[in-house]
Amino acid sequence: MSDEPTDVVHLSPRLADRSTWSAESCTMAATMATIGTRGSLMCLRESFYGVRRFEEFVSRVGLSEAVVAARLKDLVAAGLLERRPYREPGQRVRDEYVLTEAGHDLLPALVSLMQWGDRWLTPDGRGPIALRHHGSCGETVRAELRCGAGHQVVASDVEASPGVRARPRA
Amino acid sequence: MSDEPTDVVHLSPRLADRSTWSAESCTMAATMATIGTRGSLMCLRESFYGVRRFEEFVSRVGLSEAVVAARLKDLVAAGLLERRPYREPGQRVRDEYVLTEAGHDLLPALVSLMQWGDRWLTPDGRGPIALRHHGSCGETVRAELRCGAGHQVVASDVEASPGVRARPRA
DNA sequence: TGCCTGGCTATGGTGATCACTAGTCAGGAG
DNA sequence: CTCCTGACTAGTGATCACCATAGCCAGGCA
Repeated sequence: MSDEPTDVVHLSPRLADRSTWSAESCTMAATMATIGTRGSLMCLRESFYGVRRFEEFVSRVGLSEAVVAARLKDLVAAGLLERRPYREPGQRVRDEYVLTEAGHDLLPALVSLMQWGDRWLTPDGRGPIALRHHGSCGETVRAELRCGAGHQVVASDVEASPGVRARPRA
Repeated sequence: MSDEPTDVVHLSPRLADRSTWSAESCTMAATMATIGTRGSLMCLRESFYGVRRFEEFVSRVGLSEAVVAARLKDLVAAGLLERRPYREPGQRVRDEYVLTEAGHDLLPALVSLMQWGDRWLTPDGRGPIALRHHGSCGETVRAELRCGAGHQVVASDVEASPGVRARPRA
């Protein structure tokens, strides 16, 4: 471990020698390829705020209809949203876009991006929207590192080790 | 609240009418503008694995030297990395790239992106690198939503409300 | 002094994203 | 049947990210 104040994650003995492995199969880049465009991210954000209908997506996302249509299509294809038919009386059937389980599972990622931005990209360290624990204590909600035992984990107490199916570099 | 099984975050009374506000000043997009390129993200990831030197960044990130140089420069300009001079005996002074406090604070975001990718973008729901609680229980580490009281929070128990300095739509 | 090296910048090319504009398409009303 | 509408697609142009190649620059060695 480094004696530098700005510690980073520990590497387990099998990963201690960085020259013997690489992170090229890390899924982070793949996640970003899936959701990383401005359009996709804004559509997902709005989905979490309860937006379902195309017109409202267009209005709130602030990108062109063509882009919103294309990104919604991408998100459906990626399995993050699903189309669900609905019908107002006297009108034709249309589709709403609803978060899937995989889409829901992105909430910690979106919250952590927003929380970082709120802290570091605003003059007073706060954002326009605050998230709170509804129906419980009402305290501010944030994304934190926790272990399976429920402990809060600081960066310097994280250890990276090979996943179950990881193989050494060919 | 919706009676749909796929709930999304609650909106506080002041935000219940989505037509009266927008999320356009949300910092999520700004965060992505800061770190969202493939090069930036891969450099940050490697920083967390302890990489500091240019040559090792180039080797492990897998992008061209020109891109790695440009992205490291961007990350320094954004305040996420800082350059620190070092010198091997008999050689000239060079710079290492070290995470700043703001850079460190990105760990939950990176972990949550990786964890989503590990679960949803791999055949068996696991990634090549696992993170564990070092020097404690050794349990798997993940990014979770928690409130200020330490409670684990599920998506359907999140409420969005105006931040301290938010104003209604002009 | 000249030479070597690591780190970086510049240029032209390709592909992706988005803006803008125009058009297509299909369902439903009249 | 025609017409309207919401949702979407297509084409063009601008910008950005990255690749490949070439070159620049400054520090240090011989």
